[in-house]
Amino acid sequence: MPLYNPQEFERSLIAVWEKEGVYKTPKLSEIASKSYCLSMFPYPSGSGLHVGHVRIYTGTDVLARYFRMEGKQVLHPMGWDAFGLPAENAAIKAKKNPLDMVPGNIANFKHQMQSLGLSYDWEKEFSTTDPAYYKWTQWLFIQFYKKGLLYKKNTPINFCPKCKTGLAEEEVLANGTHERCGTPIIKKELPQWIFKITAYAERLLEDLKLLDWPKGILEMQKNWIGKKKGVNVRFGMENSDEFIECFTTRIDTLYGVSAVVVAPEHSFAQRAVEKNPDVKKYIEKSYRKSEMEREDNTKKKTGVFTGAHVVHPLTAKKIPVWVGDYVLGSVGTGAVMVVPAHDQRDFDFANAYGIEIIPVVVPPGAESGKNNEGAYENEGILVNSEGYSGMKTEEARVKICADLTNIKKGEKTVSYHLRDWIFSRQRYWGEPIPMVYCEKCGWNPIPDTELPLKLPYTESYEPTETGESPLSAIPEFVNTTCPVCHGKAVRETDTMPNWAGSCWYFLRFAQDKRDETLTQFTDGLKKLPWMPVDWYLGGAEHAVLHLLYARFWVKALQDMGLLNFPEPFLRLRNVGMVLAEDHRKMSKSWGNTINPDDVISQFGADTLRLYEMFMAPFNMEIAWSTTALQGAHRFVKRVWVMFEKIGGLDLKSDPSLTAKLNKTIRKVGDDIAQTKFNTAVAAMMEFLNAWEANPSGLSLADTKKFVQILSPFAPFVTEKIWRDVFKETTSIHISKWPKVDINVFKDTVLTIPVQVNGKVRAMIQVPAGTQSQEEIVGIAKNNERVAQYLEGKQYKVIYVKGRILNFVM
RNA sequence: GUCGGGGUGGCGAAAUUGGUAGACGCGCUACCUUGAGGAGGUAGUUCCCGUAAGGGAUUGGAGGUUCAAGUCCUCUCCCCGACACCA
Repeated sequence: MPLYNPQEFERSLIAVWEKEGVYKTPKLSEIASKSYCLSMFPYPSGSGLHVGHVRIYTGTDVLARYFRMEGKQVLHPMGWDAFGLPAENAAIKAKKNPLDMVPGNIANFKHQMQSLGLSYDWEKEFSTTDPAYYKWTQWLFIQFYKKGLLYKKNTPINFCPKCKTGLAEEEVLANGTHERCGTPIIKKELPQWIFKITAYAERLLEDLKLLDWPKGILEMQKNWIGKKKGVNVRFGMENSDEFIECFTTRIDTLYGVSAVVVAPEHSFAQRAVEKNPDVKKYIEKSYRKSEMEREDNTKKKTGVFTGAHVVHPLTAKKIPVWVGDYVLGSVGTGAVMVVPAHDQRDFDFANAYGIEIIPVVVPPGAESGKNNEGAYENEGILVNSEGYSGMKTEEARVKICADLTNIKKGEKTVSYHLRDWIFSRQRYWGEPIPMVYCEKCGWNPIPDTELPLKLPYTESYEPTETGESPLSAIPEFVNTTCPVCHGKAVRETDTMPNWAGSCWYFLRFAQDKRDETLTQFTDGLKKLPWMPVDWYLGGAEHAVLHLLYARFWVKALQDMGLLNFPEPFLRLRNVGMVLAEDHRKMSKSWGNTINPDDVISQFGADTLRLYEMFMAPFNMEIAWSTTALQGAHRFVKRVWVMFEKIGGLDLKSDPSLTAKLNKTIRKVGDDIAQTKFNTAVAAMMEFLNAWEANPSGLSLADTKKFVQILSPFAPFVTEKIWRDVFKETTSIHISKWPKVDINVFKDTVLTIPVQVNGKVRAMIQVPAGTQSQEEIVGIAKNNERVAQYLEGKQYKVIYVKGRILNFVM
């Protein structure tokens, strides 16, 4: 064999694998032995693959390759999330239509992935932008609409004056600017399609139990859903039947209420505008603020008195109604009862406007409440609360709630932080929403036979000044007939957000058919033996949005009888970010990017893969290190040299080396299944060190096992050795993972550390059969150093079998 | 502020989950080899004292539990991420 030169064989092996169909998805014969391994699919940007992509895809690839060798049936697909803002913004920047640009980017991504040796079944490939795919995305939209999960509503949305587009809450940064362009956002009222995800809040929360996900991600989902138990309490208007409803978790503090504050978006505030010019001015001002600004804790709380009063539901006391923008229209009922003595925010507000502070809870044991410095927010005993005085807060919550319910002034309720999901985008680059509006018949979906509703090609796809979708400027698209009365009608011109495609792509991979009829499609969904995804790998930045939306779709589809499982992703594992060598994010403007193509052409794909798997735990952030990359390269070369030296010689096994090999086989397998790729690689390095020290100590069969366990990490060099040295004619990647021989494990000699007062003073060697404590202690006392410490002293003996011996004076 | 994740040599990190702290890799030092190649080998490399044998210290900091703590408990400091006036 010549010198290690990956360029000579990597490319040709890719062709061999392709020709031999090594990574073809098997027909699923037995669900118990399947493993669906999936990486979060990328949007194919023009800048090509990032070394961060390499990390996640290699991780999933190692899993897929390992399970395949373990005899499992593996589905390991890849596709493209090509709709949405990132792709569109890139297209605008390059002054190309995304329709023209995306195919080239996809080809580039695919080529790069292939040169990494990723074991995808490319027959499964598709892009969310393929009409054959979004045909079904649109069909699903229609089913959700028919199910009543989609409604259209005028909604004040965040609007970016620069990008000329509506933004989801998620796209606005904490400082009130657009996450992509940094422009301060404003509010704009637009009709939007909205998903009733809140209808699923409870089940989305409940079913987190079913998931093997990182604890932190589960926690974030839970907090995002934000279930709160409390009371909706109604404060009636003076001289009318109207009332303002407030949500509170602290109904026990009801006697401390000294004002009601409604959000500027609240209907009561809207009506107060006509009577009160100050309110009008105030609301206009708060509308110019971003939600983030309004929520800024460090700023002074503001508000304006409406001039109106409500009546306390129990005491009939007059209570002033204010508008304050620290209350958010989208939280709770959009109105709060102000209890300055027991809520810090209310306390700050009351202090700013001279509102009364009434203490109604005191700490247990205290006589009266003084609230000069701040609110007392803990539990305690009620005071100043008529018949409830003296009760514990927990008890009072139950009692007051019951009494309010009796007089129909309130009731127990559950509130969620989760809001309904705005699904419209006034953008070109997305799936057209398959709905038609007719003056007579209202909104109706287009017939199934008209799907896919194709995105028209246009010269002017940039966002419009009016905020409307670019599609609205294409009359041939807009004007149509009503599917119900066949009269004149217009199409919806909004498109779907990029989440749409990623909400069910994992189902598409799991389907067999591609050009199917409706019945074939729905029948296919009902079976889907590959689902759920067994291993889902991706970044923690998708902790809530993508994962929650996809879970929601699956649950809704299950309810429609289209799917027969409740959760899409059984196991989730996060991948850590790859930073540049200077510990900053990689960015062209910093000039610190690493192109995987360059690394592959210099060192080969195996080196790149091994390096990224080895450098740190998979879920931890790493900074790129060119010198550490050399270490991985050195390892690959040393493996190569060993096989060059040994050739196909069948040598006599050395028992200790054989034992080490078997331990390594076991560790590598165990580690892969726990996504502990770094320690798996370390174990193989350790074994290679031992083998190099004793190069003639392995039988031919054993050297083969070592190549096999390395193959998920370094698929090229191992395949090359497999075919050249061992003269194998079928791929190493479909060979059987070597069995661990437990018999060779047994060490004949045990080394036991001996401590005196917890400090290690000696190591003793004992025959493996030595069992009794007396024997061990006897051997230890014969040790010179131990004897020195023990001489003439009294001591106690602690012995943990096979682990440690401790003499305590 | 709340929640979540962290803090271990010069650096990236291991640690059988309470039992030899620092595996593996990088870097560095010395020597050998090679001779322009992002080379290879041998030995050493947590820190301090010591030629050495050996001794002492050590997992952000301070206490505690235990024969034994990186790991468990209490307090505290710092870093990263998410959410943030959530009623």
